[in-house]
Amino acid sequence: MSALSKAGRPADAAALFDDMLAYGVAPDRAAFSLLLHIYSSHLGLPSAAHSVLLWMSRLGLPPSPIDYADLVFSFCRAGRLPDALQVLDEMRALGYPLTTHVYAPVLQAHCANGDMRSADALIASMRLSGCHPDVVIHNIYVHGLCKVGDFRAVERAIEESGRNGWVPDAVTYSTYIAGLCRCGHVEDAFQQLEVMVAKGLQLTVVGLNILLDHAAQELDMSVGNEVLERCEELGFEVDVVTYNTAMDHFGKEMQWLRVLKLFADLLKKPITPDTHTYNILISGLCRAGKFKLAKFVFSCKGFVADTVTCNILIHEFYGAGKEDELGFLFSDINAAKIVPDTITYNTLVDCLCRSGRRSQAANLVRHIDEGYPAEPVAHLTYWLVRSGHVREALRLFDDIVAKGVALDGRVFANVIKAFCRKGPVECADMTQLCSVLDRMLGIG
DNA sequence: AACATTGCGA
Repeated sequence: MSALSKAGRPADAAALFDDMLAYGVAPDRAAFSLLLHIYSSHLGLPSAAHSVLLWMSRLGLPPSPIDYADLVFSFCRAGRLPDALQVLDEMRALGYPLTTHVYAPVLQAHCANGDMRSADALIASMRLSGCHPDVVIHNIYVHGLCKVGDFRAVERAIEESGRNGWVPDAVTYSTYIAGLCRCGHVEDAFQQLEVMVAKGLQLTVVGLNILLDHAAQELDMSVGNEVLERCEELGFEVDVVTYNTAMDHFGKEMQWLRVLKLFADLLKKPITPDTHTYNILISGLCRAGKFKLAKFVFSCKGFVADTVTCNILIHEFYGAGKEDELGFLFSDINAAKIVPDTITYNTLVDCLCRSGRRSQAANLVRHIDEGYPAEPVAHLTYWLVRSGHVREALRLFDDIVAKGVALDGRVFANVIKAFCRKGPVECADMTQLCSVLDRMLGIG
C-alpha cells in the first residue's frame, strides 16, 4: 500500500486494503493509519478518513496524534471547518499535543474564508496554550491579510515579529509583494523588494514572475525589452513562466517579432517551453494573421495540445471566417482525447451566434452534458437578446424549464447586460426586458 | 503546515 501510494496510485492502495480484508488478514495500527492517510491526504475524502478513525478506535487500536492531524488537514482542505474544529476539540479532550502542524491548516481555512478575526483569535489561543506561532504560521497569516488587503496589519506583524519570536523569511516577503501587486500597489511592492534584499533575502521565482507581470502592465514593457537579461545580471532566477509572461505582454501589444525573438531566446537556454508557451505563441500568430504558421506550430513534434489550445484555435479560426479549416484540429482532438470544457462550449456558442447561426447554437446548448448547462445558455441568451430575438430567448427558457433544469443567475445577469448594451434608444425594449425578468423570477 | 505567476469566452 505504501509503495502504491508513493507511486501516485492512492486508489489502488486503498483497494489493496480491501483485498487484505478479503483474504482474512487483520490490519494492524500502521495499516489503518496508512489507509487514513491515503483517504485524507491523497484522495481528499475526509469522511472516509473519519470512518477509518472510528473503525480502528472500535477495534481497540487507538489512533495516533498524527492520524488526528491528518484528519484535521483533510477536513480543512475540503472546506469543512466545523468538522475540523470538532476533531481539534477531541484531540484536546484526549490530551494530545496541539502543534503548529495541526493549527496550520485550520488557520489557512480561516484565511481562505477571509475571516481574519477568527485567524487572530486562533493565533492568540495558540499562544495561551503554549504553542508558539512560528514563521509558517505567520506566513499563512500574512497571506490571509494580503487577501483582504489589510497591508497595515502586514506591516505591523512584520514589525512585531522580533517581539513575537519569529523571523520573516523569503516566503513572508514574497507573499507580501505578491499581495501588493494583486491590489495594484506595484510601487510599494518594489519598495518591499528593496527591504528584503537589504536583509539578504532573495525573492522566489514565483514572486519574481508576479512582480514582473504587474510591473509590465504599469511600465512600458516595449522599452524594457532586455528586462530578462537584466534579471539574470541581477542574479534573479528566471524560468519558463518568466518567458511566458513576457511573451504574453508583447503579444497583447501586437509586437509579434518580439514574441518570436523571445521564443527563440528561450530555446537557446536550458529552459523547456511548456504548453502555455505554445498557446501564447499560437494565439499571437493567429492574431497576427499567420494562420499557416500557427498550424505548423500546432503540428510540431514535442508539442502537446490541450483544451486551451483548441479553444484558442476555434475562437481565432471562426473570427477569421476559416472555420472549415478546423478539420486538422478535430482529428487531433480525437487522437489526443482532449475533453472540451465550458469555455470551449461558450466559445462555440459565441462563434455560431456571431455568424448568425442561432438555431445551430441552440441545438448545441441543448445537447451539451445533461442538457442546458448554465454558462453556454447564458452566452446564447446574451446573443439572442442583443440581436433582438427576445421571443427566441423566451422560448429557450420554456424548453429549459420543461426539461426540469433551473435558470441560473448567470443567465439572468446576461439578459440585463445585453439589454444595457442595446442602449436607451430602443424604449420598446424596456417592456420586453421586464417581461423577460418576470419570466425568470417566475411571476410572469 | 506556508507563498502560486503565464493561455481561452462575455
